[in-house]
Amino acid sequence: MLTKHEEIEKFILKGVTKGNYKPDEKVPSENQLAESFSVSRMTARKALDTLVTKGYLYKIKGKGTYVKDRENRDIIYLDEMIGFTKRVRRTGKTPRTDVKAFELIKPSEDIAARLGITTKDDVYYIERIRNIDNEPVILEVTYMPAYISPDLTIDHVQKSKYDYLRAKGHRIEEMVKEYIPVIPESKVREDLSLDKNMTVFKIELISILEDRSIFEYTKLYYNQNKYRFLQITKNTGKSF
Amino acid sequence: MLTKHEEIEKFILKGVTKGNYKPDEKVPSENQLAESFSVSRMTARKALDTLVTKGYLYKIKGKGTYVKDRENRDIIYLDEMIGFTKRVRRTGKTPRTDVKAFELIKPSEDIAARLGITTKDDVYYIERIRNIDNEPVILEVTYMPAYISPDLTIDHVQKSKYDYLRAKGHRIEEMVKEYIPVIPESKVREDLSLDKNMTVFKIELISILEDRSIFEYTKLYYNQNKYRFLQITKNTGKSF
DNA sequence: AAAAGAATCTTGTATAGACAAGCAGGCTGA
DNA sequence: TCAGCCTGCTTGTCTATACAAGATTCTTTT
Repeated sequence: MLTKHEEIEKFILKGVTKGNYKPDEKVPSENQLAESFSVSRMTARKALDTLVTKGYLYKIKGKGTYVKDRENRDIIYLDEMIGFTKRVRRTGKTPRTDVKAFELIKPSEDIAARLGITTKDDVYYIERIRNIDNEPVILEVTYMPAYISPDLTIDHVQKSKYDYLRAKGHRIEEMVKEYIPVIPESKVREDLSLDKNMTVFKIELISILEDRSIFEYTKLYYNQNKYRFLQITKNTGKSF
Repeated sequence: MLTKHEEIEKFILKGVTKGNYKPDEKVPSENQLAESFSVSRMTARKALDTLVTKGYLYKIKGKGTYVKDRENRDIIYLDEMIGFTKRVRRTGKTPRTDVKAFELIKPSEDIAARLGITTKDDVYYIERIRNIDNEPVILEVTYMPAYISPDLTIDHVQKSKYDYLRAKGHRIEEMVKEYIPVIPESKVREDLSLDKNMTVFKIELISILEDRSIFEYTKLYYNQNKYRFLQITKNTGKSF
């Protein structure tokens, strides 16, 4: 036995998947749904909110509720080591990087532990927003021990961290990544102009140099509506 | 300026991260929060519901709202090709597989397209629930073209699909996986006894044999509270 | 004709109340 | 003693209403 808001959710979802409601077109308003299903507006609203959280709809205050377009997502291959700029150019689109923060700070205990330093050491705090065709798609928050990159400037960060690293004669030996689905806090939501309670693909990574020192601790938030994450594994013989 | 339910959410979240509320302990009830913050119960409830969706709390009807324990999660390495049973045994815990469905069906158009067959071909439909120490942690939904595995039985499925495949002289050449954060439909939620609107890590994969035929299309739903997903990339020289 | 304002649609937040249903503890009667 | 009931707590669902604030369109005023 479905509840009333589940009934409405099912109805709208069917309309979306069957194509009755097309991408970026309106679905019925909360009041219209309330009337046609003979429920209160709050109940109809709950159904729409759930579908927003699940990623099928988005809302614009004062205008209405619309179907989300998830067809044209770019693909990221997990094993491919390629920079943002190059990957975007490959698709014929235009990348842009906005540096939102570039500061020298003292790390919290948590951050210091991840970087293998103390809370008294200096750390670069960097926030970057990656855009494709002027739309924000990735938020990147990076912590870098200052002793490894003493003369780092905002210009380096505007371009490529890894180019800078190479120029300094360093080389990343290993990266440890963790993949985490999250519903982001409001700051991330605003930076990526996401809908409330929309799930995001978060990647936390640590880059390790050849001398085992840690070059960076970075958190990446990917707008799920813009990306798909694929991995292709070829059988090398030792497993399956 | 935060809304009232955001204020309460922040308060509870701080209590969880600071350790004032410990794992599997109760947080204040909806009525208690409503009174101490001078708001209606629905507003307090909204704050708790959001934290359930974000994975910090879980609710038990008739009892209360509790802090979720996410400390003891097992780690899955994305590049490691190892079966469920072996991986669980390695941690000293006890694995169990429940076959919930084993049927011969005609595939939908979508499934047929993914398997590279027609809707008239037979397909095995298999549902398995993977348990660790009697707790369900993974739901697996598999479609397998019957022509590749003509004499497949429920016994094979109870054990290992890949053992069966090997015994038939086949070999998986390539796997294509997609990683998708989702809020699952109610069926998945019930099978994994998840909280409502809790995000889940979904993996969709296709296994390809040496002759390029498709052995399976599988959807895996991982309980996020039981697993962390890591990837370690070593620098082979051609990138970074 | 252009600018200002009003009306009306939309979603966002919040209230106060009602009833259902699950759980636990205590009380009562056999 | 113990089984069963009752009461009071909890969360789950739903209603009807109110006001705020953004967006659009139509009307009025200048």
